[in-house]
Amino acid sequence: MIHERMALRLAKYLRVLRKLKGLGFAKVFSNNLGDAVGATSAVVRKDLSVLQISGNKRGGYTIDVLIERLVDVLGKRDVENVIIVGCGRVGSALLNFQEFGREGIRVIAGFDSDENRVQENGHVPVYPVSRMAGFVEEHRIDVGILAVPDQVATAVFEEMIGAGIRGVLNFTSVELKCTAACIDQGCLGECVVHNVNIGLEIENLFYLVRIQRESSETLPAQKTPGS
Amino acid sequence: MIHERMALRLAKYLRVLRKLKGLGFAKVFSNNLGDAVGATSAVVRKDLSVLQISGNKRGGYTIDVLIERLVDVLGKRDVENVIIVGCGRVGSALLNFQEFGREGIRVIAGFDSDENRVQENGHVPVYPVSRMAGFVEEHRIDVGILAVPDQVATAVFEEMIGAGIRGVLNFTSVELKCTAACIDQGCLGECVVHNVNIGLEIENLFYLVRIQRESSETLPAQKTPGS
DNA sequence: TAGATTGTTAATCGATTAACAATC
DNA sequence: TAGATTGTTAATCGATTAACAATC
Repeated sequence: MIHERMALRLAKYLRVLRKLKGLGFAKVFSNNLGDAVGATSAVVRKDLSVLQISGNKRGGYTIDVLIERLVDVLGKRDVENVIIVGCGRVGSALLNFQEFGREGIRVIAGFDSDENRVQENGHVPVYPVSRMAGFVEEHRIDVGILAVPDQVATAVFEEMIGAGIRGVLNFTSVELKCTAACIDQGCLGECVVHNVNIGLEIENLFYLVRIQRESSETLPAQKTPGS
Repeated sequence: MIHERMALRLAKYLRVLRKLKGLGFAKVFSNNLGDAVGATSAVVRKDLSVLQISGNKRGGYTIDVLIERLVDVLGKRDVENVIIVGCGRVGSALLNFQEFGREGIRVIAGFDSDENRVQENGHVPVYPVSRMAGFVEEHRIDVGILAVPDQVATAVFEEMIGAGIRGVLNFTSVELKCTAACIDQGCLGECVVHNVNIGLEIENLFYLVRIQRESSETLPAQKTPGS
């Protein structure tokens, strides 16, 4: 019923709605909400109708009602704990990522195999990676960020899944999936991996800019007459 | 003909193929390539046939042929220059991002409004943001990374577009698009913005893990009989 | 030959868009 | 009332998947 792209939009709606509420607004139109998240008003209305939220034909939607329902549907907790595995440049930047706090995400620990990076008394403690599995089990961590070198990505990933993590944000450029090793350890393939690959995004932007340039050279200066 | 998701896959193929070549391989099957990028073999063959690359019915595809054609199709340069606008935590982490170098991406400058962050003699120089437009024009920069605070995101974005940038990797949580201000400055709406929102990705992972947990509780322990 | 792999076409699936009726 | 907005259905669009013929 709720597919993945839709779930992403719902999370965006929730963020915007909380801001609007903070500014004192009480009502919102599908129009506004769409603009704020980069969707059309039709998509917004469709999404909301799937959630069985209805608005007023003239007055739009009540922000409080939307927020309440979205929190419920998304199962949003007040605080969501994550760990970071691999505290090199990328990992340690994320350790101190301000935005997380604002969105209710708390990094409760980092892990690294290099003892020079271990720092158990920091604002966010960094432990030896050998203690990761125990920590995950003890604190029942569901989601982790993987930011280790590519060479060890698969091994560390399997360790995370083995310890009970079921959602991984993957900053390596290795394609991860639940293998036999994971399944042996009790994960029946039901884990989620999302990839963040900034280099790839940049390459893709160069490509898209290039083809856009080329196509606008071919059919030049199209202006709608009369607008 | 080449849609966006496909273009992303093509860039992934290229990366994998270069690695394989580096390891001494000469041939590859659609099967292998698919595994390495998280796609099915059918998708790989479809993609390659769109590019009019053909393989041998039994022996797979020739890596050199694939690389050459992909470099051509993607218009991949040896070095692609980008700038980073906003050198706070996120921006400065990216200033030193190792992976960029490996993929032929070079950060040639950073810009910031805080003079404490300006550092014109660094490994990668950081200039006052007031010099950004001139720099972009002079060096004909096509792609930039936007990592400023949300409050100024739209204004800085418009400045980037005005200066001639046509592809933006957006690390703010503001929805950016070419507005009248951009179009006035010569961009006919033909700019590309990609968003990277790590907080949103994490939230989404929590949601996906939760619904997967719930659904596996409802229909318990499904094992294919006989496997 | 038998087996494996490519390559293409048609079928399916899923999401967005368009259109418009309902109604505040 | 007129105008604006919601809400739903059908049409469209686009990508993936399935199936299978071709052939090395």
